[in-house]
Amino acid sequence: MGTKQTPRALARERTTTNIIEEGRRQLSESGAAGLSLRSVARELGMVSSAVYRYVASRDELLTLLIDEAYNSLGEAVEASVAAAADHAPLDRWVQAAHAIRDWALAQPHEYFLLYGTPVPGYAAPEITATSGTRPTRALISIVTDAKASRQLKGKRSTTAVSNKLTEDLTALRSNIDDGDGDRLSDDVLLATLAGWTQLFGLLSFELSNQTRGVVEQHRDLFDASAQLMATQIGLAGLRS
Amino acid sequence: MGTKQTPRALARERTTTNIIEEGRRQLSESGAAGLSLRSVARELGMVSSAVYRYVASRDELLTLLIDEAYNSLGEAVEASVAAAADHAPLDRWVQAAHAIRDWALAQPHEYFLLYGTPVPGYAAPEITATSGTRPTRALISIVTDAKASRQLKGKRSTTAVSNKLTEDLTALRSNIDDGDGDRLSDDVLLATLAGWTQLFGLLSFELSNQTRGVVEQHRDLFDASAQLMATQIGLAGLRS
DNA sequence: TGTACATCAGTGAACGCGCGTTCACTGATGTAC
DNA sequence: TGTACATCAGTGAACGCGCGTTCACTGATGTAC
Repeated sequence: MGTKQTPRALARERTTTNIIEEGRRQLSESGAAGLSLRSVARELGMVSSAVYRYVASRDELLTLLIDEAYNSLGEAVEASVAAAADHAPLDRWVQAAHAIRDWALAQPHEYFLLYGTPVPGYAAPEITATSGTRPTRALISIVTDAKASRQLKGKRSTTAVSNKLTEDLTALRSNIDDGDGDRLSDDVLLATLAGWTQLFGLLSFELSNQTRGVVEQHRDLFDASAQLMATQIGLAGLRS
Repeated sequence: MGTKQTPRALARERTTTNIIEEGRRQLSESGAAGLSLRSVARELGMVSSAVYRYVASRDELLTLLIDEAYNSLGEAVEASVAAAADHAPLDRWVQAAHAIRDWALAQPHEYFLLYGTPVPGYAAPEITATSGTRPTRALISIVTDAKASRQLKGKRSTTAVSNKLTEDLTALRSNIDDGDGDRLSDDVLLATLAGWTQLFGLLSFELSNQTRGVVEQHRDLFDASAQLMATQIGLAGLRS
């Protein structure tokens, strides 16, 4: 594709892009609730029914935007992880955390579209299952990389893991592309999950102003808690 | 109030209660987006304009519901903390975490009203500032209690805390009612904040199905990560 | 290169829906003398 | 205890808004011979 595009096909591609762009613009401004096909059409100077030549329904547009947002965040995290490839694992984790935070601060509505209240009556289709795991996979790769390069400190187990949970962790482990087959222990996996959820938990609090009156220096707090969680995982770092 | 209530005043109280109850019912069913004064009126068999005798606007009703939800959750956590008063601090923490989770599972829409995507165009007024901190204060009291009863293990500091963040932590410390004036260290405060945000982060993921395909045993994972975070804070426990 | 037909983008009107909020009103309840 | 006036709950109609989606249509672009 690209060379023998007929004018009509070209126009179609352009319009489709415009619709998605405008949708993203409205999303950034007023959130998922404020997104409507009618207003997208209005802004593009076309009549509302015309949009239906490009998009089957409002939900489909939402799906496209969700997918795009996941990929955008995923790319940002992957880029951070790659750029810090020669840093200590702990630093890579902290930097990746900041990449996520920076992305979220730049487009809070997109963040909440992905990690906030589920949109009522909307069930994310399977398409988003792939892009949806990108940010998380990038985070986890830091841990597997650390393990592979022997920069993952062993931790004495402090928490009791139930049998059933062990099964979950085993399944999770087999989902992780861990290169050498040098697999992560239950403890490390658990700490990684905790670090992952802590990161998004704090970020959601910051963005929804839950920490109002409690914390002013969100960046510093974010940094410190990312370090804490990375240490808990066992990631080696120059800082510690 | 109570004894010489005139019939009219009584009726007014009843109707006000009904409106709030019906609002809560609709909230539980379809979320904040699905809450409308018109449908509340409809369900109560009155005309839509009549509701305005009791509630100034949709936003005011929302505020009432938010306040009620915070108090409901706050009471649940306080009750759990009180009921486990003679348990080890670590167990108290884990139980409080489960109290929060149980509450959230029972009324996910209320949970998201409090901790999900901010309602567009709605700014929570100051009233909710008090009730809004109840759940968190209850959690923190576990840590201060542990400190007071010398069941808080000292931890060697592993994370660098910036000067500015130290100021925040100092301010936070002075907001905490710590009985004996036996104050928490920066490290403990930081770990507590991490534990707090981890808890809500994981819970949000579970409720919005972000962990679909990754985890099945949410209760067990929640339990294990609460233990992990409690240990990180330094809470003593029989389990560890 | 030219014509005949098929495809497709975009139009404009309409359906049916629900919302928040205001306003002049009726009729019942409460209060002061 | 009884009457006169004030308060207040609830009515019904209306304003003005925006939404998703469908449908018969026009006119331009593309394709096959």
